[in-house]
Amino acid sequence: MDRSAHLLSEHGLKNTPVRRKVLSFMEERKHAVSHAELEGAFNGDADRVTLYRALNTLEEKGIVHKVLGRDGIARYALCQDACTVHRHDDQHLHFHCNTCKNVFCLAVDDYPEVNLPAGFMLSKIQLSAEGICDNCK
Amino acid sequence: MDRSAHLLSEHGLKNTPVRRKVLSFMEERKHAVSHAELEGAFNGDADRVTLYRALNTLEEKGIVHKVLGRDGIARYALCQDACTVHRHDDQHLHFHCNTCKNVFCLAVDDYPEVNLPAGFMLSKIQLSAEGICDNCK
DNA sequence: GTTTCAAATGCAATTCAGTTGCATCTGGTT
DNA sequence: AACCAGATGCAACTGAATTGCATTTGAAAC
Repeated sequence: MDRSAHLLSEHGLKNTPVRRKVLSFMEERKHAVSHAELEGAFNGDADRVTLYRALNTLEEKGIVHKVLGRDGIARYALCQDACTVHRHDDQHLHFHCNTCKNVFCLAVDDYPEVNLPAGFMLSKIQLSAEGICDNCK
Repeated sequence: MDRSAHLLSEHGLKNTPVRRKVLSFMEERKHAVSHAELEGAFNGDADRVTLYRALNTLEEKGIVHKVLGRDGIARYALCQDACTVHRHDDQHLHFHCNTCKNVFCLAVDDYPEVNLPAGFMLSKIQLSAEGICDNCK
C-alpha cells in the first residue's frame, strides 16, 4: 500500500482512485495546488465536483490544509504529521509568488510575540510573505 | 469640506455622494468593511456595481486597502497616511474574528526576521491572527 | 465469492462575489 | 451656461464553489 492509500485508510476514508491521485499529485508538487490545476491533471478522469468534494474531505480529516491565494482562490497542500482532525498545525510561512501566483509552505523558526488590545482573544497567528519564487526569478 | 471630501479631492477623485458616504461609513467602523455591509448601509441609494467600482477606485488611489477575509470575501479599510498610489503601507496586523468574521487592523511593533530558501526573493511579509474579537467575546 | 450499504461519484442546476459593456448623468472646470 | 471626462445605473456575464439527486463502488459482513 502506497503512502496515499495509507493516509486515506488511516483517516477512515475510502481508498478511491480520485483521492489517491489527488494525494500523489500533491506529493509531487512543492507548492499548494488549486482545484483548476488538479482538474487539468485529471484531464477528464474525474468530475470537477468530485474534486471539490475530495479536497474538502481531505481538509476536514486533517490530511491537507487550505490556503487562500492573494487571488482569492483556494489552494491545498499536504499537512505535516502534526495535523489532526482537531487541530491543523499550519505553523509555517505561506509564500505567495507575485508572478506565478503559486503558494509555497516554508518552514519558519520563530514566531513573533503579539500584543492585542483588551478584549481580543488570540487563537493563532500566521505569517505570510510575498515576492518572487525560485522558479520565476 | 469634511474629511471624506478632502481625501477625494486630494487624490484627484470627483467628490460624489457615493464616495463620500463610503468613506464616512468606514471612518465610523473599527473593522474593515465588506461590499455586502456597504450595500446594506446604502439600502438602495447606490447600485451594487457602483459600490464595487468605488471600492476599487479608492484602493487604486491608496485611500483604502483591501484585505481578504478567511471566507474569501474582500474587505476594505482606510489607510494610514503613509499609503500612496505607489505603495500601500499595510504594516499592521489583520485580526480575523472567527465568530463575526470581521477583520480588524491592529498596530504591531516589530516584525520577525524571515529566512527564505535560496532563490526566493522577498518583497514583503504580513502578519495575521485569528481568534475572538472584543465584541464577540 | 456474493451480498450489502454507507460513502463516493457524476451530472445538472444553482449560488454568490465580482466584472464588463454600454447608455445616461453629473461634478467641476472653462 | 456649455462642456466633457469621469461616475453612475442597469443588464448581462464570468468563474469559483456548492447543492440535490440518481447511480456506482469500496470494503466489510456473510
